[in-house]
Amino acid sequence: MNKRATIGDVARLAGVSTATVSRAIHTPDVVSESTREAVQSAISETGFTLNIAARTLRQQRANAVLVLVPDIGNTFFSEILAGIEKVASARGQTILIGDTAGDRAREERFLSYLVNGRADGALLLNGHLPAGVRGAVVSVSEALEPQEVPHVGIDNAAASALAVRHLKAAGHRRIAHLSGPQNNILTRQRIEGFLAEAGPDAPVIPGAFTIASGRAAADAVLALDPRPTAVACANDEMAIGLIAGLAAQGVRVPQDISVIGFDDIAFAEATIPALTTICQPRLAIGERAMTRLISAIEGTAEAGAEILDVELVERASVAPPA
Amino acid sequence: MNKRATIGDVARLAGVSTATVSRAIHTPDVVSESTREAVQSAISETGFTLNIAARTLRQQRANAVLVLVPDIGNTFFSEILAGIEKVASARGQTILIGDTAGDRAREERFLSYLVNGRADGALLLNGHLPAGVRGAVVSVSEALEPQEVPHVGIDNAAASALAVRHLKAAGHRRIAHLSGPQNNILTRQRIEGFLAEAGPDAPVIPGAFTIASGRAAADAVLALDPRPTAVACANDEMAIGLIAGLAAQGVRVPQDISVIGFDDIAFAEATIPALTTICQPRLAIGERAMTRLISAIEGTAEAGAEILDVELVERASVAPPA
DNA sequence: TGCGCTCATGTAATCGTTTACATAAGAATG
DNA sequence: CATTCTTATGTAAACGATTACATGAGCGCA
Repeated sequence: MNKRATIGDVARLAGVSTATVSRAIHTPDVVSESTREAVQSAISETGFTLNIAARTLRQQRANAVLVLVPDIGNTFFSEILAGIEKVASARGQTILIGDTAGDRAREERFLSYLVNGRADGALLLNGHLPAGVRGAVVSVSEALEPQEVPHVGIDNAAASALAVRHLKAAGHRRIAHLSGPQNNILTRQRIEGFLAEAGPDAPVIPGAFTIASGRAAADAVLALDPRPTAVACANDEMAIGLIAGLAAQGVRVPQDISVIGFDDIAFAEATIPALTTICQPRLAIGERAMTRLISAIEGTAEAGAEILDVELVERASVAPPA
Repeated sequence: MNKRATIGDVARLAGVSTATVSRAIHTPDVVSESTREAVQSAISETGFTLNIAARTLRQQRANAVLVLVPDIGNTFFSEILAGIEKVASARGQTILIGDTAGDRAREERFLSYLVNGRADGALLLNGHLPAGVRGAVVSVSEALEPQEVPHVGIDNAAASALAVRHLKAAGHRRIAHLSGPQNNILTRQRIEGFLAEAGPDAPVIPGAFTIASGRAAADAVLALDPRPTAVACANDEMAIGLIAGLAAQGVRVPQDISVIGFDDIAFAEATIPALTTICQPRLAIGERAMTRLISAIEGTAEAGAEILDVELVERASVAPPA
């Protein structure tokens, strides 16, 4: 197994210098047609591929970005990732996915990519930015609280209020909110939007964005007095868990209680009943975020938040109250 | 914003050579205690971090591996990934996740990491290896067909047969199989195991491993004559889709038809009814796969397949026939 | 004392690119 | 014909680490 071909091998075969080979590859228009062809055939003959480490070292630029997600198995994030990848590959960027799994140590480990030169910038979907991170950064979906960092996402409060308005339009008056984990910015924003539309005294049940927490919340919902006729959940996983939990107690959705979700994950249309929910433009969010990150890396960044529109998708989990 | 500190800056500050700094970092026991401390404090004073590109270039080793998955949003893969990451971080390896999304061009693009030096080896979860891939490779979950490549996974035929045996034990005699996409090795192996246990003439309905294909298969199931009393699905997504599709036609699971899944994804316990299914040891699969890949990279590989045990998890989607 | 050994450290080559600068050959201009 | 301007290419210095080899100090032993 002979070693990998280097740019020097190509140069020798084509009878030119390594500089010319490099130019033939990256700026083909500055070399003459004949040498360009000679280099091309030498490349294919040797099977040459650029050594990325060497390029990165020389250019002081990795052409790679870190994408930090809290849970990669969550389809919500993977669809944003698809948008990110789309523009990344179009712009010659590699993406390095880091799944923090809610672990600060892992988060730090991935963020070290920024300083050790593995990545030129980072897309943060985890709602958290440790102090002292230098370099190009864009927060996605979950805004960073104190920091002034470019952001791409939706208006969570407005979307949450939209869900409540939908329930009110169906005739509901006693509406509860199943919220996310405390200290999470999405949780706070969605609670805020809920209370604004449902009234400041409407009940808020704590959850954790998980199926299990939704299931567990069934008891809390049924214990409410007066019992709500509808529940607006801060994400779909909890809505699905809640429906299962209610069913286990013989409470039917939507006949006895209506449920609305948030996010429109893939399973939302496959549950029984199919879940009415708020759909975020995930692909577009990913695309815009990556586009802005590249600008930030190239120093042409515009600061500020970019807010995209959501859509309410009606399925079968909401009905008029009994 | 001053530039990043290099090993030379550290050396100057500590009053030693760059070689000594490198040794103090990687082989601390060969430098004297005093210089080790001097280097340490110089490192923290300068905030020095190793430039990965430089190390990779010099060592001709990236200390990174590519993980090729067909769909990263599928929790089945993300849990295997967790196992992979666990041993990767313990062994100082970085993992680069590539989501092929079933696209051969993307697959090629990611596999080029092996030749351009970005990765030292690859874990293939996508069941496909283009010709001419050189280097350390381990196939995971989906065995590669013609190639002789180290493999870690389960015995799909045996697991499929296990599902059928469970249905038979519940009293079912007319059992159908909802299979995956054609030309997929998992599909073939699971069909094989199904037929071995259900009989060579038992009906096999084509699917595509997606929720939508499961839902669509409801018609085909109900059109079967005689109508089956149970359906063994080749994965959970299709099982969940099928249950939804049957419900839409007023057919109840498990009262009218029993359904069993395969994989035990997170949503399997949250569906109504909760899904009885086959659970693969995903974490262990990921751990073993990464361990073997590191061996392969270091040249101490043992070839051959490594088969782990599955477990049947009983929930509520299987009942005796009416 | 002189020899050889160990231990800690330094010197400098090396990995494979990119790119500033130099150069040489024509072409265009006066 | 001398001069300047293009155009295509070559030369060689980076980039920041690792590591084979050299060196020199200190020690033990005959």
